[in-house]
Amino acid sequence: MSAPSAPPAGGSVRDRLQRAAFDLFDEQGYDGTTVDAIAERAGVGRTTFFRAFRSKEDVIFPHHDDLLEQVKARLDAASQRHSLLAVSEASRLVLRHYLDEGELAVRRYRLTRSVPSLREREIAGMQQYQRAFREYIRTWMGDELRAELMAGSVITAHNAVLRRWLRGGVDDPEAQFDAAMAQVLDLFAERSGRGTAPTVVVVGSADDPAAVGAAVEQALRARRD
Amino acid sequence: MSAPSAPPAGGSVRDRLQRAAFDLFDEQGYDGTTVDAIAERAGVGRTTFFRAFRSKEDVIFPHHDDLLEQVKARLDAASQRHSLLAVSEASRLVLRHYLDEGELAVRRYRLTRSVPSLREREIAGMQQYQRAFREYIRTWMGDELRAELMAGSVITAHNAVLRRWLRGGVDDPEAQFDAAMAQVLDLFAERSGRGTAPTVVVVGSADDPAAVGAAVEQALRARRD
DNA sequence: CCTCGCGTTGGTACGCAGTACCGTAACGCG
DNA sequence: CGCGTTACGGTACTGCGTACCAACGCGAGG
Repeated sequence: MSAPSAPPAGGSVRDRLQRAAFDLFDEQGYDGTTVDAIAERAGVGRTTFFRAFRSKEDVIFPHHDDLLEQVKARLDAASQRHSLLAVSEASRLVLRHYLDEGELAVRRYRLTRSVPSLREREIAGMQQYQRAFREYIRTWMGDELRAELMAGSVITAHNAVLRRWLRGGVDDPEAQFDAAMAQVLDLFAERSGRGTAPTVVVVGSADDPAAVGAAVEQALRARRD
Repeated sequence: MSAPSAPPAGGSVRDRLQRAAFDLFDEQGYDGTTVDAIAERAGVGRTTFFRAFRSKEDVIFPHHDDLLEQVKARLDAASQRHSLLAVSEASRLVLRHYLDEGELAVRRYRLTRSVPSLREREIAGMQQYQRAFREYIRTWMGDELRAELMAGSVITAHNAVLRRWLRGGVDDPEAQFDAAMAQVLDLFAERSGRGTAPTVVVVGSADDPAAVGAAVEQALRARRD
């Protein structure tokens, strides 16, 4: 198996199947491509396809389950501090995953725009993130409706940035993500008469905590002026 | 046809099919019920089923297209007044439809909660309303992201009220709807006394959530000085 | 070397959703 | 009565997804 015998070259069976699927989708469209055709091009049997992917649609959203688990884990890890920032960071996880995928994400985007059933599935997937956020937010906030609005807004902002990037012509989507999240956080900030409650929003992309701290200081200084 | 010949009694063919479908779904579950079984119980042929409903799922969401058109028409009619209130009223249209359905809406809710594919479809349907709202809001508002947040919030609020009613134990859902929409309107109302709201924005991301939390704490301490 | 077990693959058969096509019975109309 | 229209039923087909079974490769142990 490690030595490819005849025509099928490169990568694991799963990878070959995914490449074959996307290529065929581009050539003949999604509905015009049968699972048999995908398996044939990948040089494997039809049964093997359904062993590698649960369904034909699953070829297009292979990492969704993993990503959702990552998001939930991230939220659980931060569950004691209770902040919208944790939600924002979990959402950033999703964005980064798409950015890392690069061209593949764009091809998938084209497919989801043109095939209704795939569009549905993508939307349903996003709703699962929103659900995770909602439940997390509710753990520290009493107002149920407000929790839903928050979770929905984070997802909406994330999707807006992601969509712009997928459509092309965006230099640094993560900066846009920061701006969008800042807008959301500002939206849900406590109103003025309400006493103090200073909302803190961090900007930048520093993986180093000290750098984040510095950015905070800078933001505070800038705001004082 | 107006005179029922043998066993199938009552209403149009469409109604008989829908009743038969929901009854069978309750008895044997959605996946355990075939289209043949539905047609048989309704006393018609299989072909007739697909003439009355585009698909098996369509039996459960029969009025969706009509409702969506109503919503769009409502928005178009109000397109000159340009207000979030118009969106709220259009959303109320959807709520009222469910309330009028009564018990049928509850049965559908039970189904959508238990069958993933139906859940997906319902979510996708809601997304279409959100899309209509978003496009309407964008016609009078420049900020694209803010338009998305508004549309999403209206849908979220609507869904929250509807869900509570579907779960049972809510006396007057329309009053709750009013309250929820008021909260949304308040959320997007222009801020008063903008200067007194000390909103500090942090930007950036640390892969370690604890580090971010620490940075925020540090920023807040610094701010108190 | 053989063979036993185990995991992976491919092939076949089946159930079911959805589509296309055709035959036919019921109805209205001149 | 003849004719067109319409609604309905039946048959056949494509394609996804599942279940089951046979064949092959491969390492462990005799």
